Amino acid sequence: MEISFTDRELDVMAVLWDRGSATVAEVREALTDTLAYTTVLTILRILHDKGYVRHEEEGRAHRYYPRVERQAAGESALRRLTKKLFKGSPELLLTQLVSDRGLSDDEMRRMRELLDERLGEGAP
Amino acid sequence: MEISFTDRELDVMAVLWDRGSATVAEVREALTDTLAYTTVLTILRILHDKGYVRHEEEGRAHRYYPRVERQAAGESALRRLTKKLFKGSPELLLTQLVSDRGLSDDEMRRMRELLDERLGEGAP
DNA sequence: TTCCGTCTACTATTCTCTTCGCAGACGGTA
DNA sequence: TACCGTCTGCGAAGAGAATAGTAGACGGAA
Repeated sequence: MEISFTDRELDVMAVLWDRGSATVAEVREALTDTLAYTTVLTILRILHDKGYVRHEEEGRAHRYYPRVERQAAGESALRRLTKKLFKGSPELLLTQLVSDRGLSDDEMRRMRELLDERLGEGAP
Repeated sequence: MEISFTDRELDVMAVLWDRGSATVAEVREALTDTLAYTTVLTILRILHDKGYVRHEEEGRAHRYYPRVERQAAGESALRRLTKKLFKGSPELLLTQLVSDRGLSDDEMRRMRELLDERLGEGAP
């Protein structure tokens, strides 16, 4: 299943994922860029048309809920990124992640632990 | 420095990165989708306007060279992805990378080594 | 009841992306 | 020289993204 968002759509989805749900006004509040109320509404309508969000009545307003998991979107995006920019190699991606950014030792240690766990499971 | 490409631009850049350089015809050949010669030319023109490629005369044709490293583009893209889809946490990204995809033990081991090296440097 | 503020639905404008055609340059071949 | 194929420059058309305005519904305050 291929999931993909435009930049703005992603901004809005990020709000919904962070909060679990939100009204138009709440989304608008949460966005860093200042957009017109109707602009946010339009983006939500488009997301709804595409099946990525649903909404329920809440008083006079609508409350919007994501219909796709952040994880699913993340996986799709990572797959595309790996393919196009890292020759399909996740290691290359990690190399980049580790080297360019100022990851703290703590972060790197936790990442290593993650791999340890993962490797422990597979090979008894 | 923010580098970002549209989907098609990325396709074309990927060819240039893979081969080091290419003429319009070569790019066209290398792309999986079949595009008109002029379409490829247009994309290269746009990339040139944006400063992402340069070109030299080669006989009657032009030979195009990337002006940005795959790495730089990868870093920008990763940063955006991390921020928008993984709450700014590289660990979360790694978790996803490790869990969803069928990474082989070998791949994971190499990734762990990478982290070992990195951690070794920083803390003597 | 009348007015005000908030909310949605619909529509419009502008911009960017994607795709490609046409005209003209230019070198090789008959 | 006259023609043919390949190449670029320019421009254009269609689709989708981003932004926002207007009209109308609806509940609460005066």
